[in-house]
Amino acid sequence: MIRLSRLTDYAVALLSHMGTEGKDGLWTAADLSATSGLPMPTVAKVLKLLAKSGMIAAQRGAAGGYKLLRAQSAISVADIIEAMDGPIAITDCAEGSEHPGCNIESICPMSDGWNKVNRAVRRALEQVSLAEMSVTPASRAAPRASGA
Amino acid sequence: MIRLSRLTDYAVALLSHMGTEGKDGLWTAADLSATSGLPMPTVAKVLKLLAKSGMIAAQRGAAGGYKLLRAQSAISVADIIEAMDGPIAITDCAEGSEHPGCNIESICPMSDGWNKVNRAVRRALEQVSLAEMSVTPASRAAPRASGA
DNA sequence: AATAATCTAGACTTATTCAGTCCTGATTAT
DNA sequence: ATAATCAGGACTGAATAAGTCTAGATTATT
Repeated sequence: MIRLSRLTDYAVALLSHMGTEGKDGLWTAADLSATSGLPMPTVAKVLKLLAKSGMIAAQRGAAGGYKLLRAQSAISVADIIEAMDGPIAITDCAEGSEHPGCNIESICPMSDGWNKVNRAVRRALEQVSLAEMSVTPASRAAPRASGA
Repeated sequence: MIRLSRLTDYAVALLSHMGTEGKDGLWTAADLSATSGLPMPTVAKVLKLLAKSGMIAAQRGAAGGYKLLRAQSAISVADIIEAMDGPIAITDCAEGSEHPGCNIESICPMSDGWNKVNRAVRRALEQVSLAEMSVTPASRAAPRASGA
């Protein structure tokens, strides 16, 4: 079942926390580990990837930390997934791939079709922002319009 | 990277073959193994799952086989994925799940957000039909409008 | 200048998941 | 009765991801 990596899940949680501005907007890996409850090494890994992709800025040295570079509404789920797991591709046989596992002649002709699917999924993912995913304590406590 | 299982890939290929009507519309697992080049046990596994989900009908006994129940245009990629891998859910923390791996308090509140994503992806997948993915030899040889 | 705190980079180990295979049983045409 | 075919499920091995750890680079503070 088409599933995204747990790292991506963590990334969303962490980025969400960073948006709360509790620390002047500057968070160390240790801060976020404590706040999120995730183990420190894991948090560090996620943060590194996020920084590498330019979504957050890293300040080295003592009194350093990470800070959000864009507004939560300007970060899409697709951005986060790509930062964590690389390009969004549902199949090996996708554009920009060497499709190394594709040794079955009769399947390869499908790739055009799968690219269509890949793009549809990507578009769906681009249209959900981090802001939409971050549920603030206030909104969570409030009554909801409909189930789920 | 959000990826679908290889079984699903096979399923699309197999269903595509079954649409060619070469065998009166009735195909044995052996037939399809030969036609597709996929190993027999694997083909059998895929076919079983497809039959279970009601997408194809199974005829038991000698001179039995499988046949397509719906038109290719009436089968969506979402249908096939669900038949192969179960419900389309990007994360563990999705509706209809026991979210067993979710032991981190601070992440669980995200589930509403992920469900939003799940639905977006599902909708995207529902809008691509098997017919659109099945590239006939003729259309493949024909010049294409634009790249990819 | 020395120290401590913090990020950077990458290797490594372990756990989880998936692909693929096989076996046994049920059904049905000849 | 026999042979062909699907049904169901267990099992093994390989691929992938998660998570951890160690060593190195950078920077504020003393």
